[in-house]
Amino acid sequence: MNLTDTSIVRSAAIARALGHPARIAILKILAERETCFCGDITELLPLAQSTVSQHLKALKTAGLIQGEVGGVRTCYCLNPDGIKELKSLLTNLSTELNDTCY
Amino acid sequence: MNLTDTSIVRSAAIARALGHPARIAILKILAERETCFCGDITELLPLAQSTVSQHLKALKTAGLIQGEVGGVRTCYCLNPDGIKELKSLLTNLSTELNDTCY
DNA sequence: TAAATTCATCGTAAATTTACGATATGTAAT
DNA sequence: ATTACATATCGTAAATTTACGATGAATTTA
Repeated sequence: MNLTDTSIVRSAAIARALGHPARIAILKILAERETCFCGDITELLPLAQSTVSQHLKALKTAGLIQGEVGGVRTCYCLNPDGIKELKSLLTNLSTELNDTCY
Repeated sequence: MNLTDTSIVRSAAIARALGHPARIAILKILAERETCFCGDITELLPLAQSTVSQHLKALKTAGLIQGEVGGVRTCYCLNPDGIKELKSLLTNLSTELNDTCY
């Protein structure tokens, strides 16, 4: 099996982006809130601002969120395309993983 | 938000287990095959036996697969409970992530 | 008993992740 | 212009991940 296969690599990248409690929390926060400044998120998490910024970068790199600079602040929100990809990926994987174990 | 929340931590752990191409490949292999010895998997992947064993351990620790020793070999298969958890946790997450971005 | 087989674990090196404080950057307000 | 503010990035240390070869443990086979 080819481990550089696009769909496998992409799936792993998305899964890895979800692979930290802080990043899952950030996604949930962004899903609940309309306003989504970096500072808002930092207030809600027990992490330093720089650490939150790092996690935001990871989520952005994975294509799961967007960040739009507006004045002094940056407004973050979910990236619809990325979330769609996440969903289809998970459902595809889910259907592939039929239990063959007895 | 509490980053030690059980469901968040568990979701992250499952996602992290999926967060490497080799481990996704292994899950796919296990889903396709009935026989699932470690050696079979090693033959299908461009990785050393010890590396495959490590990935198997990670998947087992995450509760996504089972390993049953039978003689000299160990037969691996998906863990139905873990796969169910994967599906419910990650699909729950999916449905939570409604796009609020315009 | 001895040799071969299968898999797990050890030891280890390189790379990556995670966290923080400090600092740089860019915008808004004074 | 200066100050204040929000965020990104830098520098860094500790921990973790990933990969491999070598070795150990356990079970067959000869």
